[in-house]
Amino acid sequence: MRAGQNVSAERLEDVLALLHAQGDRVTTPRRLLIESLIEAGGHRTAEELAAEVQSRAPDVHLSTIYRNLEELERLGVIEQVRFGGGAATYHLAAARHGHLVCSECGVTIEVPDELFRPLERTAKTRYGFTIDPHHLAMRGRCVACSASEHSPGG
Amino acid sequence: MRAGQNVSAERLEDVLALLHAQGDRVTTPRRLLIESLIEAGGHRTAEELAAEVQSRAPDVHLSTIYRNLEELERLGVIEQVRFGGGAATYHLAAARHGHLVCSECGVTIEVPDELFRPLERTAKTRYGFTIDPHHLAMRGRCVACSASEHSPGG
DNA sequence: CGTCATCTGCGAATGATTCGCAACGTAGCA
DNA sequence: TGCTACGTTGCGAATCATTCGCAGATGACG
Ligand SMILES: [Mn+2]
Ligand SMILES: [Mn+2]
Ligand SMILES: [Zn+2]
Ligand SMILES: [Zn+2]
Repeated sequence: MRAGQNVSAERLEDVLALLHAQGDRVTTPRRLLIESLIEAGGHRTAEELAAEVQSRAPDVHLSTIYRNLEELERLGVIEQVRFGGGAATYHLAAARHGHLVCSECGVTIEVPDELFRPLERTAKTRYGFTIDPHHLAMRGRCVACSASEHSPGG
Repeated sequence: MRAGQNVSAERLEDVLALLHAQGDRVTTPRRLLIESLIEAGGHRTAEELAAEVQSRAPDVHLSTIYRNLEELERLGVIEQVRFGGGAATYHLAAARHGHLVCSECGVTIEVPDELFRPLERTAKTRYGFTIDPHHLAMRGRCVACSASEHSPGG
């Protein structure tokens, strides 16, 4: 049981147990953050999670959110996902998936890891490189934006 | 001839012609930046490019570099590549390729686009999504870091 | 309860990028 | 060879996301 490999902690009690086992303390900000992540379902920025937590404990500071996100990621409970320019987003590692983000309209499509298998295999075979398809999104153009192609002269 | 689709401008004169055709002016900072990008070969941050340009024209400001990088990207002359956390990097669009970045040691492997073809095809078929495999790197673990796996107890 | 290391709130610092604006320089034309 | 128009630059301040330092608060365990 090594940190960063855990995929199955998706209930509050599981995560708290994991924290406890690490010698980490179960504090109010921490518990509220985990609850927010579990309830969230989708991607949330640190700022969004802070707002959620603060609706129940107004004094929790954004820097505390960042510190706890860092620790939860280290434990493998959550995953940080970068979509490109802006703020990083986070979600439960149990809900792992790949991401396609449209550079035009910003829409995000969540796709099963399975889509990345051929790429993962080739990268492994040719370069010995083990791809993690979760941490960054693939950019491109969604079907809608491909259709409305710059009002094609006509 | 639409902006953002140009792949072939790799000589200074080509790029200058492209600028001119757009009504953009050929200024000293701009020309020096393009020269730096051509000479660079690999990935460069705005800061690195600024240093290079400033070695010949000391007063060129970093914000001017950013503004010109933005314009050159818009014209499809260069491509912005984000590796994850830090500063964005840039290189000639003519030298397009994919990127594998080791989360452990930071090493970057440049790979042919061809590696992404299966992924591109599936994304297109299943989601109508056209992937651009250049703008973001794939994270993971390089062969060296996979070998030295956390000093495996024994 | 008491001890003590871990956490937290807070504000300041950092790093990357963007913005506002007045001065400047390029390109087209007289 | 100017003149003009407007794109561009230098500069500093602003913004956005994230990290740090520190003194005081709090959870764990006995
Ligand atoms: Mn996701
Ligand atoms: Mn590259
Ligand atoms: Zn779109
Ligand atoms: Zn490595």
